[in-house]
Amino acid sequence: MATPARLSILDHPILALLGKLRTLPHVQQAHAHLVVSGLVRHSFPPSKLIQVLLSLPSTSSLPYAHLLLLHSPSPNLFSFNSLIRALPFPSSLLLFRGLLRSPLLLPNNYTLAFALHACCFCSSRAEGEQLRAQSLRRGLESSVFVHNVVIKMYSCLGLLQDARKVFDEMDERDLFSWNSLMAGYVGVGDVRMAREVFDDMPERDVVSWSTVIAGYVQEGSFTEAMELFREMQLAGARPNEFTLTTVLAACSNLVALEQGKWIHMYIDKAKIKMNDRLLAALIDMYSKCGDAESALRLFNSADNALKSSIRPWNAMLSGFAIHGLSEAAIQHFERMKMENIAPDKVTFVSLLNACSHGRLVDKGRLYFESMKSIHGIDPEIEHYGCMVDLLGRAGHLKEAEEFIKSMPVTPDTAIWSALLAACKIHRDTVMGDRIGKLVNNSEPENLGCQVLLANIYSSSGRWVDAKDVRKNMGITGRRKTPGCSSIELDGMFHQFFVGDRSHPQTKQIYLFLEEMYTKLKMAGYVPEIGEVLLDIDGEDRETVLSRHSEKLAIAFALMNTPPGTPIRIVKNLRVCGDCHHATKFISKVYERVIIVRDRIRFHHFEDGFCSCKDYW
DNA sequence: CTAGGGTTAG
Repeated sequence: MATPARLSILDHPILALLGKLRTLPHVQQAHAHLVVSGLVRHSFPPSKLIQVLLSLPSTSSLPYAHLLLLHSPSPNLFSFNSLIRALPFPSSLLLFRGLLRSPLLLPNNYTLAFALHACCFCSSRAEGEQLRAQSLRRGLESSVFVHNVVIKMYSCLGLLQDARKVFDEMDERDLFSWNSLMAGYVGVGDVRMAREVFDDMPERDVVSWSTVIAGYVQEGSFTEAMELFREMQLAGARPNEFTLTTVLAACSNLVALEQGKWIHMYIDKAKIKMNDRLLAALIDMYSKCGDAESALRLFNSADNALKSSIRPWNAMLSGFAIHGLSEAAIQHFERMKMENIAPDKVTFVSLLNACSHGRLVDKGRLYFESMKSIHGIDPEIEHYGCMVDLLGRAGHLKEAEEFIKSMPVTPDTAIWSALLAACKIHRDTVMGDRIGKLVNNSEPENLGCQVLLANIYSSSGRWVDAKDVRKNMGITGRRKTPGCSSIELDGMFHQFFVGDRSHPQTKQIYLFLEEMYTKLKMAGYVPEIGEVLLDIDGEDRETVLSRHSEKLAIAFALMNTPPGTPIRIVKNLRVCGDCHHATKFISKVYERVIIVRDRIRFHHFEDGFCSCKDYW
């Protein structure tokens, strides 16, 4: 059959339309036309269709494009390259091998770069090595571009020495080379090396700064992250939405509300492009800095387009959960479903946490069941952990233990800690004893559980047993994380450890504490000395309690802020029973709102009451 | 008509 318009194929009226197609059904119609008209046998029309398909958001357009390529009688290199780039591993590499077998097409440097990039997802280096050899043979590796992909490939495989070697041997490096190497070090958790590379760079762009800042955040060095962000501004580099998302995460962790607010203002003022991650980071920052109202205001006023992403929803849900606003969390979740946002596993962690903090045992059970049956999400260990916490904390200790036995996954530290914590709350020393010993035998290095066990013993007066556990802990040679509370005052952070005497105002703080205790006792406060682990006299135990980091921080705040100012404290551990009890009295006696963020959630103390209703 | 680096909720 003769092709009627062989010479004027590019003038065919249908070709002008191909580039304008915007939906999958339209592409399918056009495809049918190409088949009927015979145009599908040429290389350009299917190539154009593939290009259009790859730009469509629909998830089925990628497999469709793949099939179109495989069925094209004369596909071009451009189509191969685009698809090798777009397909997931290992389809990408299979397509690349298919291309190598084709006698008509020779791979170019694009092809090799995309194929090398696919090797990031290989479990072994063999595939990548082979491709490198190939690119050398074809004389393609001389390009900086291909070298940079090789650096990334080695980094993805965790082979930083190899990545470094390629970098060192390059005779020409650009910003991408430096940034890829730094990202490689960050990826394997070696932020120190990343920083060294950063310091050696001849020039830096926003990605260079963001990469190291993100590295600090990932390893939990939030202060270093903030410091580098400050240096970035001094250097005159303009942060973008990536940078700010990361810096906001640092603010959240440091409870740096003032700096977080500054970033929010900066985003508006500098017209930083808002996206779902940045919005979620802002919501998270306000929540984690104790300002749940601002978080909600921001979420409610956010653009609907941004709320088609699950991130802002999850950030808000987690905010409700950590603030103990269980009913609001559940309403939020129901609203989410109404808006057709499909919940994911993160959603359920927050939702179950919210149920746990609100003692909503039945609701929690139902939601847990619905994960698999309605939403098709397999519960993971975190979700099982939430359930153990929910059941145990509400006093269903037996059920919690049975639940652990029936789990399809091996219980981890978090699960045992949740059960032990429940034993402590409900004073079940028999179960606590049994579980504690069980964990002790299988994981002797698990200090968290041993602390809990010692706590269980001492709160029931079994001093000898408590002492034994502590002695064993000493043998393992590691120390428990000390309690630490911090507070932001005029943009400066003040840290307090238990019995800390390092603060410049120590003398005044301790004097203030004595006076505070007198006032609290007059208002009816009785210390909960069962919280003290040590076998010492009652009066001394009271002294130990009075020097808990949280009380030092509150005393410092009361001394240094005007009456009526809310006090925001962040603790690295759970708040202890006595501190909780005392803080309620402090909020009443000193007429202050005190917001304490502990390791798990917030406590809002006001007028003698706490938002957790003494259930935490 | 295609390139390579950085964001990630509990």
